[in-house]
Amino acid sequence: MASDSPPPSAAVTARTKRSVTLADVAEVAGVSASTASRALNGRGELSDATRAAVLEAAEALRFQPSELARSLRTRTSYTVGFVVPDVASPFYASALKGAQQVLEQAGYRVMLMDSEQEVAGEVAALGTLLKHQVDGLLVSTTGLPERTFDEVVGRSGTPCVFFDGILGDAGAGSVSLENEAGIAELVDHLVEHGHERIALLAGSQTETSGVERLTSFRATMRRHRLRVRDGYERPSPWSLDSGRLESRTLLALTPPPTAVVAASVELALGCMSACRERGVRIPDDLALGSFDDSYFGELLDPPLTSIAYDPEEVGRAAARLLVDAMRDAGSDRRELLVPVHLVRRRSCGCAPGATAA
Amino acid sequence: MASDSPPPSAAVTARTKRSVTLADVAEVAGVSASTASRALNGRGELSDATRAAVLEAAEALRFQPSELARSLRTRTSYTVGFVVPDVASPFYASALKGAQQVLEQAGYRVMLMDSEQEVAGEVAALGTLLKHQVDGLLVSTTGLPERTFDEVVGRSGTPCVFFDGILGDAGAGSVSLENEAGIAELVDHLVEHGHERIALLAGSQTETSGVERLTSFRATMRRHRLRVRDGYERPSPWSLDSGRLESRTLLALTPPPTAVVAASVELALGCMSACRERGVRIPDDLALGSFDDSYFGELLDPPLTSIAYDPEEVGRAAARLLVDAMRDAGSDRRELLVPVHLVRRRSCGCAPGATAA
DNA sequence: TTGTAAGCGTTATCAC
DNA sequence: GTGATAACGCTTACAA
Repeated sequence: MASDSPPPSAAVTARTKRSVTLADVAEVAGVSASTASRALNGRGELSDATRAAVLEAAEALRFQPSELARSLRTRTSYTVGFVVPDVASPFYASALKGAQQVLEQAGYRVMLMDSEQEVAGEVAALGTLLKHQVDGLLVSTTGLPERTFDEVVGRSGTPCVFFDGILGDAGAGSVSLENEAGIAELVDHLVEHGHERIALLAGSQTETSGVERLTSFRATMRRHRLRVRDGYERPSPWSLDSGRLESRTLLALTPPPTAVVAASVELALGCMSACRERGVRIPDDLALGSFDDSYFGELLDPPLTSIAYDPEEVGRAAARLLVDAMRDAGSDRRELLVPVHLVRRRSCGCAPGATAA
Repeated sequence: MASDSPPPSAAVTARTKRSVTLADVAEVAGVSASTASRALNGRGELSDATRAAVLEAAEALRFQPSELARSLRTRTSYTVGFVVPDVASPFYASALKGAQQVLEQAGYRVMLMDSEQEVAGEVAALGTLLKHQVDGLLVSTTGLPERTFDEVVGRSGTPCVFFDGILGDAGAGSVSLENEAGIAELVDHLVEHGHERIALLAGSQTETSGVERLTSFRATMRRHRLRVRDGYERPSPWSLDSGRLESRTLLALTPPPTAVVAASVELALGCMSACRERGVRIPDDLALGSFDDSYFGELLDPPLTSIAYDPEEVGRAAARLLVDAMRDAGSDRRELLVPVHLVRRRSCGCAPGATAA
């Protein structure tokens, strides 16, 4: 046998499965449970002596208060639920990180649920979260009907902040990207390059972000007095595969577009892939601009012109709104917009190195 | 003034949104709380009549049992803690998704913590999770010392499965990628292309994945009777920026390497970026191969040869191990390896279209 | 300043 | 079969 195995801890002898409770601390400190509680939480007035005794006992026993019991008693779990269509997607993962940061700081824990892009999944997720008595909800919805939302979480009174996938004016607030502005910038820029036959890979129309981007596309084209030709608007899921599929269709149109705006980076990559298959050169044969910038945008072939923003800020902003709402139920509803900006690279037709306006 | 303005929240609104409790259900059904509990949980024998009555009452009242109370009483929270260095990283986000899937299926919820790549963060996260009485832990560590781990979670007896960032033989099991095999394949392939001066962007050496990749690099070079020149091994953080930095150094060496193996895709992108700055052509002047495949690997300039695998499977496998451990504390420790394979593209020097062995 | 007692909403162990 | 009753571990009036 190992000669120097760790000494069977003399202090904590019994490998007590049962964790040490407040009562244990109280007993060791020679006070009542309530006093111990007060000492630990800094509530009420106690003599310095007893406070010290309790703290010492707690330390010695390595006391960890049960958040479960505490939550049950105080009716606050310091936990918030986070619901997204797909955690593995870079955007949601980043938003999650941002949210988690500010929530952590504010003393909240996050319980995560993935709706798998289905309304049923969302409903289930919200139900579960509510049963766990979360103090608040951060959700990006994939087309949850408003009355369903009201039915499921509305009556619970749990504050809910939406982000990216918004639900009308429901909940305690919302955070979106500047979808309109972003698409407008993209279209404007392609028009500057002289394009008139511009198409849109529109993304999912069950999500507000997709809807807003499509709407803005139409409005901006109209503003330029450009007509959107038949089949030039391609709604689809947000995936690279759909982007490729829709782009093939676009390229087969007569006349084909001379420029494409992709409502997301996945869609843009799909378009690039389709062009490669068909031998269509970007930007010479087809100009391309995309919503969502990525850290590899510069290294693509060609480098991708896109709308950049800070995805973590979306999560942070939403979390801040939620924390406010949880602390003060009366705080009024706020709608925030996270700013975006155009990053010019080669795919739109800009010359290499052209990054200034 | 608005006639139905929200009631002025008196500091903390007293109008308790008290949810319906088991007692309420019992009362409506005309039975005792214990009977109601049994009916709802399908435990014990009851008459069909009462069971129906309880179910109906619960339905009518839209009763949602408090998981908090249930957990407190049963000493099981059906919650597992998930700790990673960086949720926003594609790999961890995917692993999270995979884990979440199987945990959800098994009836568990996941509470998420981001250690921000710091040991202190990890310790804090584990502590918090334990206070919340999680039933299990899924963690990817950034160099947590084993004795710290034992101190923090060891004595709690909470089962813990490590993945990607492993901790010796601690915990109830572990899941890693085939790091050795992956790097070996990469080196073998570059050697096939005739390279001898091969360098490694080694990644972080505080994580087991980084360490294993470096070790395998050395072993494989030795197997080929190739020597690793001074300065050809570049440990660094896992970021694109570090990749660029280290690659600049590599390119400035005399003689410079003719091929680079990157231990992660971020590192590879950094290398591509550095090459672009310097006018070094890939693969003509420098061949490049990378651990981690990405969905955009094909669209890079040039397309990136890399080691592919299913990141979600890492999470799924780890979750399965954990579920087993939570159900059966006696189950013995298992170490799993998730398979990887080489995807040949242009960056290593393979001809366009060459994907077969 | 400190202790007693009453819960928070469940489930488990008894009796009946 | 079903119902009291006692926990689970904590907080908080209310007493003392």
